[in-house]
Amino acid sequence: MLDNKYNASVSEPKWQKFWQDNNIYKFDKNSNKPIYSIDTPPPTVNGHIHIGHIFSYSQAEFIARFKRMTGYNVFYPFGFDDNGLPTELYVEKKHKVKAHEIGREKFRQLCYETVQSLEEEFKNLFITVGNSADWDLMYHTVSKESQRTSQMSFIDLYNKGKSYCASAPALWCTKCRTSIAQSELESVERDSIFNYLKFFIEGTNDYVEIATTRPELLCACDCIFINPKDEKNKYLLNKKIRIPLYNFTVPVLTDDKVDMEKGSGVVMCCTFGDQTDAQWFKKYKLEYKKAIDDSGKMTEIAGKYSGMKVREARAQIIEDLKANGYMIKQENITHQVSVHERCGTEMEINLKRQWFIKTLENKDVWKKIGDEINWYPSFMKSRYTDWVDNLIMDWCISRQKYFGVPIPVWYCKDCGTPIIADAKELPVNPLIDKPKHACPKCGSIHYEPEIDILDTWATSSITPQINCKWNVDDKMFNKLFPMSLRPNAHDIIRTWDFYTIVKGFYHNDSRPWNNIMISGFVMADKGEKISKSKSNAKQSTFEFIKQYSADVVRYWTATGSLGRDILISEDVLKNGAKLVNKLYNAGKFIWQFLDNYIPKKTNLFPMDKWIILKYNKMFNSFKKYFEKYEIGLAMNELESFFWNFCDNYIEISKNRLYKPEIYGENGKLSAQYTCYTVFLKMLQLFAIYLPHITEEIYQNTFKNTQNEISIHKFNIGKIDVDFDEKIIEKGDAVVNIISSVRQFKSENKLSLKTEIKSIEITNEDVEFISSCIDDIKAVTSTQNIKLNQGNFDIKIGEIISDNK
RNA sequence: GGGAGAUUAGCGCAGUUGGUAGAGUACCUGCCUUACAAGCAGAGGGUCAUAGGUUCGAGUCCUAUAUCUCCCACCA
Repeated sequence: MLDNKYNASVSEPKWQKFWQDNNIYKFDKNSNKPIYSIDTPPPTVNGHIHIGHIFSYSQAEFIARFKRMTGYNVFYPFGFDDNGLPTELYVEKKHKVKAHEIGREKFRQLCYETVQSLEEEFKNLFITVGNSADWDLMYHTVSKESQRTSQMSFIDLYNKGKSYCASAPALWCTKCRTSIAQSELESVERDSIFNYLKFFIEGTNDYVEIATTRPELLCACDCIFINPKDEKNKYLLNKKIRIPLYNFTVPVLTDDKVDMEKGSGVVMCCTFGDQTDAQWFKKYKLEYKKAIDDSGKMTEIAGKYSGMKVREARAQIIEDLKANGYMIKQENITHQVSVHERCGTEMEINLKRQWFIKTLENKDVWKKIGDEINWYPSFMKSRYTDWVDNLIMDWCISRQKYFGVPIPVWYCKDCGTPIIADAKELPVNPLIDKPKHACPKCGSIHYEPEIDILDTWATSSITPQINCKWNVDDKMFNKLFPMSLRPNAHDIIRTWDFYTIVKGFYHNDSRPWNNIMISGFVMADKGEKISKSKSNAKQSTFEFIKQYSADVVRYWTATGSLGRDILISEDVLKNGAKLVNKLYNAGKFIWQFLDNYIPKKTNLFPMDKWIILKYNKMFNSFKKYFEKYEIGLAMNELESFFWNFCDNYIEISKNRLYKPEIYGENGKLSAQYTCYTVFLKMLQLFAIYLPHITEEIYQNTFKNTQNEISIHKFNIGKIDVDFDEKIIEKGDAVVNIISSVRQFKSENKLSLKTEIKSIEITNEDVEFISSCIDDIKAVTSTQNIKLNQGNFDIKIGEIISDNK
């Protein structure tokens, strides 16, 4: 029996422990069932889990439960992305230290410790919301195993010629002091000044006007570009241009990329002002003039500005340009600039030895694989293809940081050739370990270690390989790869999804997953994304759970449409609370009549057949929506069925349950069978969304007459029937009659239990109405019903009693 | 500038292949009905953003336009 009141704060932890203790969600290695595998996003360990995570993760979690309950052996690992820059930045902030100041080893140790306590907190929170991951399959991107696989990936790419080491222009963050990848950039609008400067033509008093927002880079100017079709400025070719204030001269070159309409149609090329400069640098093999050092200060070539920060130098040089008559005019503009997404620092370009993975040369392949994968919702695919189309740089994977997977490489001291670690000795730390062989090129045994580490995405992009045991357990790998589902929010399509596709192709010549499911964001308010930096999450997830229970929070996460952003809504949370309450009450009610009931088939009354068929119909659309990953729409179907079950079916059948002496023992048996069967089936569907309340009900009621240890062990499905679907329509007509009587009573301000002496019903199907005439009489409190054949009409007669 | 999504009741949303606009919530009116007042019944409320087009028929398909959101590019 069920207690009078449901107490979520007691029940939820109880069942969470029960599921753990009984391995309810465990992946079965030896099962013959089809496998459904989920490539769970490892949350970045750089702060606290907020409601946005819970939203996104729940969406995938519903799929895991649905698949588990439709006969799949679900492989659902959980992991943490605990290496790399985001974690370093978090640790620096939390402990108020700077990595380069306290030293590599001390800092790494601090990172390890910080990450461990945070992960414990993360894990507990996910357990608290009833996440059904198999916690035995836990992974960490900084673990020995992950490091090994990540370094193996690096070596495999090197051996296949898909990665290279080069001194090539790479994006550089002067605050984080590391290279970054194109995907780590973000555009923000910044105010700036367009400076129109005089560049004198050597040997004349004539000048050409060139506009720039970055006058501090004059010292790094290599040349001037004009468009080859530019008739107006053609005269500049073969002339030398003198650089203002610096007095050196540069040549004039032509390139198609120059926009004749922009500014004066003449551009200066510096190393490096922007990505176009970097492209020209490579294309025309220009000289590298390093004007900005790694920490964002001007170098000695800047002359008097040397040692100044970029912005400081810019302000100063503008003054000097004005004072020396070079400034023609200035324009205030706002423009989009690329900044590092982690810290907001304006991106620079730097030339250093870096490792790259080739992404530009296979754009067609990336798109083809994108086409092979089912995208849910489908429109999110364009985010991916747009990104691939717009790629302009290979993926730079080396980072000048500390806490992460070391690049398994040494360099020959004599000839500079990379000495790659052997696959057998992984994981290695080149700072500690020694190479097992001499330089492959010159045979020298003198080496120096690589001190850089790998981009965190270089490791998280192989979560399928890590989890499926690539090069560890071939049998397992072949069973699990490609994985069934990649779920993530839309912000990491260009990073995590794209890079995983790249790795899957290079390593395994395959797409990494068959389906991808993209969730939206939780907005604090319309148009405002929840973020840690703004700390605009109105309440923490923990507080929501405390106030409403985990089931209710889960309910809210299920109300969103796939791929669409959602607002935190107290209204929706309240709805969820009502639903949980109603479920419990409905369970309590029907179990008054099922206590000693042993389920057995019986001759069913017409309206009992009706609700069973309604259930089956609902189940069809429920399943259809789930197969399209539309969990919210599936829940709508279920929820409205449930309210209909309570408000109409229970009302119709309750008299038979209460009074078998009047309505017959068969009427009671039929209602018992129907309540038992439909409620149990419905409970199983609700278990996907509301795992705790459904378990609570199941354990205290159905468990005695069912074999499964938990509600979550059932296979969901339809109810077997041998009767005609037309009963749905006929039963709906009966509900319609009941509604008419309710309407009459409501309009006349009567209580619903007001007795009516007689009703005259005209209906096309007299036979069906007549077969459930007792139910209609009981639910409408009517003594006599007269039936006529014809178009629907209802006449309500004299009222017998009014309770007022 | 390129691309994607959205626009339906006061609000947040659903509307499958074109066939008379839907539930929830809020508001209003009632009802303590042998589960549930966190409940039940009922009522009102919408030129489906705008303008064209296709069609016997358009919320749905096509073409523009407007507004909002997001992604990407634009630093000369």
